[in-house]
Amino acid sequence: MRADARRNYDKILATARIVFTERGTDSSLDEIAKRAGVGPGTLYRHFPTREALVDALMQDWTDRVSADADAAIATGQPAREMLLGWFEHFIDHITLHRGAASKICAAMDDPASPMYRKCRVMGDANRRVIDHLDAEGELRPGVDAANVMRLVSGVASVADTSHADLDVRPMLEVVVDGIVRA
Amino acid sequence: MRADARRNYDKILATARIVFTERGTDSSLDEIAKRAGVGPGTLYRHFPTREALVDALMQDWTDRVSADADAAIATGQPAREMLLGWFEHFIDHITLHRGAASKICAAMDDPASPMYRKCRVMGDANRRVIDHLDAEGELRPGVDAANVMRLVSGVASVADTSHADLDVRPMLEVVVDGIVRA
DNA sequence: CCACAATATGGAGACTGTCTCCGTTTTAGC
DNA sequence: GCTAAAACGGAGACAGTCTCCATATTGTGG
Repeated sequence: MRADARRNYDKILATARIVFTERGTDSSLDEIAKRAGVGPGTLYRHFPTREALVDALMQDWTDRVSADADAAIATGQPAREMLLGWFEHFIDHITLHRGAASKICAAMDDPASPMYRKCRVMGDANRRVIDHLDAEGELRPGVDAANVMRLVSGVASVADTSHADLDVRPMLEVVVDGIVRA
Repeated sequence: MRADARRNYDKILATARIVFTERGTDSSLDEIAKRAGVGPGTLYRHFPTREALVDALMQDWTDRVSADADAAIATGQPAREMLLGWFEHFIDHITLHRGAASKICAAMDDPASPMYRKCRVMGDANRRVIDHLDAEGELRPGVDAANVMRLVSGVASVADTSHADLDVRPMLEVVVDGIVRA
């Protein structure tokens, strides 16, 4: 990659991070280009779709999400607390940019999406937590990590969409009660 | 309301019902106007926002959803089956038009939304089911009907957004396990 | 039954956002 | 430095939202 290309790529990404945080992932891409000081053509060459841009920003959090999963396991807390903590961290990360949660929900089961791979990384992180607890015999039989992931992403999406800023805790408690051994 | 106004109002609504079913609630409003044989101005006078149009179509299902809730209670099934059946019906209704589920999630906690009142009607229907089971002592203490509603709408939203057409049953089973008495 | 005030219409067009094309500029290797 | 390859940027085509207002339709009181 040529030096000027790399420079612009980075500028666009840095600007997108700011704008997406301020105004959510549906902000105008032309405006991001303008604020980054590049032409729209340049933005679209580097990131052919809005999803590709969101995806590039996701790298940050997939790392953090992965780390959080392992940290949760390492605490050795009881199943309920461990899950609640993990789910809350997960939701905090994916709702960082307004509108991102529902994009993740959509990408999760769509291998054609550029975000699919990152979703898998997060899915794997979640699977580690679930498998760990399952191995300890803490979960109901038949709990499926992928479905848990969908369910929690759904909660994230509701919280993100909701105008009132919602406390996700009570919803997560229901989910946790639904998966830990009775 | 003048006769010609009523005529156009009805034509727009009928067309919107078709187009929203075919292509989801994000279809072009100008195209709905064109297919209804009216000018865009006429559409926007009757329905100032897309939400207002979705809202007008919702009347159909709030009625059906309400009826379904009472039907579920009347079956006298055990708590788990009753809830699963009710939740599935509810999701079937609100995912009839692609994109509607997430609009409902957004409107549910936003009294300023034109759809808010209809959301309340559906919320009340859900509350009747939950309260009924709670009175029978079938539920965990502290289950909140509003949160159940949000959770199930979240599942609907995930199913609606998902490219793969997802089986909601396993997710609903987790939710049900989370709210019925252990 | 008809005139006319009130009401409703529709489509031109302003505006915003997406995305592409291509003449011009920048870079890197020789 | 020269040059081919790579990258740039912005004009503009296109699509969707929404408004304004000259024109047309309605229904009512005389």
